[in-house]
Amino acid sequence: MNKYRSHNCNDLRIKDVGKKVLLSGWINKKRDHGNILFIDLRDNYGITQCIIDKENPNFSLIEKMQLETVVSIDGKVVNRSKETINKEINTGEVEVSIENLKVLGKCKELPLPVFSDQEYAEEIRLKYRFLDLRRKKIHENIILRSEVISFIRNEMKRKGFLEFQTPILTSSSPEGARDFLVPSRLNPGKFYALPQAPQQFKQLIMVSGFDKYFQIAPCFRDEDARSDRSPGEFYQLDLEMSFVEQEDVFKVVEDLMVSTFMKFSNKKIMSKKFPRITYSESLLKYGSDKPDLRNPLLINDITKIFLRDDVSFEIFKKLVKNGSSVRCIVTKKTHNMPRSFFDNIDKWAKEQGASGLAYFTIEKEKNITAKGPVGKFFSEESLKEIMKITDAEIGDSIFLSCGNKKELENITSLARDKIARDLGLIDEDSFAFCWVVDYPMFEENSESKKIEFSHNPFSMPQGEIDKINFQKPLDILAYQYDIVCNGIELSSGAIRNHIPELMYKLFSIAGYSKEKVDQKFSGMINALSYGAPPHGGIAPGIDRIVMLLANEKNIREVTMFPMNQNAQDLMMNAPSEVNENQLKELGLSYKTKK
RNA sequence: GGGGGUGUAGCUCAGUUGGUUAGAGCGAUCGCCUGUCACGCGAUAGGUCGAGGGUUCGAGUCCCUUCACUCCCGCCA
Repeated sequence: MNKYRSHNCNDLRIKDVGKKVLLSGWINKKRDHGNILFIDLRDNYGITQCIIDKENPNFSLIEKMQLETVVSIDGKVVNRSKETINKEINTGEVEVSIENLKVLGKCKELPLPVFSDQEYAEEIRLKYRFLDLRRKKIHENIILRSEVISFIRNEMKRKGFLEFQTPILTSSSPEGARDFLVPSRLNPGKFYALPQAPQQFKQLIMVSGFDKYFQIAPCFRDEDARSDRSPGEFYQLDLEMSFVEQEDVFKVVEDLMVSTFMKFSNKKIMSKKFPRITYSESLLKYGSDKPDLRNPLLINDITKIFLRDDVSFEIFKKLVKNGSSVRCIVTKKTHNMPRSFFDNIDKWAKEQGASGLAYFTIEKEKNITAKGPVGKFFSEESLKEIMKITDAEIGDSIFLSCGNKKELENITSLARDKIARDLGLIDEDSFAFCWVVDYPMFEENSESKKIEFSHNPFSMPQGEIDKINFQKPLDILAYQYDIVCNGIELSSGAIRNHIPELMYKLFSIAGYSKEKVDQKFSGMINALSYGAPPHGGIAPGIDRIVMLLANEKNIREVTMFPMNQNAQDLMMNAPSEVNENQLKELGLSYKTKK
């Protein structure tokens, strides 16, 4: 027998009564009755109650023992009387009567309690992550993460994908996020970059003829953190396929997402065939390219109403004349909502930096009228027109905002979420996936007015190659797509551009000369010149998938050893200073800030 | 880089209009307790009120500066 345990802390049942057993684990909780003492012994698998009475010479030793001490306990399994059965734990019908106990790992006074559902300051949790990870909820989250990754890996293999590793030390690329750089000792003055994603490698794998590739790939981007974005590093299910069109990629990923989410969550999936929404439609109807489709509210453009002579909402009319637009959100059957509901939303909008949200409610006695502060500005005919555009009905309310396109997208997107939450319209018990498709190839930088790649420079533009109008680059769409679930961007992908001439052409529009492309993307462009298959792929974010499945709002809750917002690891003290010799070997010196 | 929130005992928090000796629960220590499972009861210890400066007879509380954590904007092909 193993010297530490014959069973784990989740094993023992009624059938084991009478057996001599050996258990090892942490003291989760003690309940000391003076002459009798209960210990909840915990390991990865569960909890077993152990009991000792004063007759036992170990009694006073155990009485003094710190919680979270690691012990091994040997004793006899006994059944519990009916009144004392604990249905909360799997082993609750039995307990272990302690005969002997050995301390395997002492524990100092705890900086944070392990046995507690309380929330703790992030700082202390991260510093003592090994204690934090013993706590039930996060321990289960991390196990879930492991199971999700195993499941995905198996599914991918089953679908005929090959798993490969790609380099961690690679070259810096000019596009995209800020790189993490690693100085090269053997090549002084030169740097590696950690990969932001294995983008070029996975395309090279396709060129190498492997047909279908995947990897649970670490990705490194030196950008500021958000609640759903770890600073530094995160993981993607990186995948790429040869001889495919967009729909082929969709099929693989839809299957995978549906099976994964069905296996690991009881929430319902709104539509197992994910709706396809074009980028431009998404910005109009949802104000965002990551729409939360659980939210039934839609945005409509009603700018033309303000060109009518029978509408006298002069502030908006003037703005519209100067090029602004008006967009609105309809809420159904809200005519009986209290005034405070509307005013709160208006007030909230002002806090968001908008000039507020005007509103009115459509009513009908003899005629159709609009009630509310700005209702008087609308004629019956104009209201009918609004109802036609927006599908609003009598008893519905309309919130409107006026501004330029960007401002409107911003405020209506936020308002759509805010109003739906106030009205309780979001079904928290569901996953609503969709594909956002037809991204533009290029966009104009709002400051420099330069044309830039809007997403991935390696994406294939849509349309017959010889018919693409390169004179109007902003009109070129790409085979570029995102998966969104509940308003969270899970991944983006594309059918790639495997034609070098076309690649040069597109890069030249974004201001890259042929020489620059050859220099910066030499591996890629060279490879594409030696018989490259048409290919495409996608890279769903593992951390965010697990976050959705674990019903967590913060990515650190599904990350074993996360860094804090300033990209520091408080447990390992990273980043840290290095000694002079290390710098010297690398040929580096640094200037202290100010 | 910018904006918001938070910072009081080991942990989670309360602390009124600026007013006597800064409190509670958990944890720790000591004692009592034979069926608990958030066991119960009693006692004790534990505080640079994030730091620095200012206003004031008097500051945890007001003002300024600064630091840490966090959320958001920018950023994230």
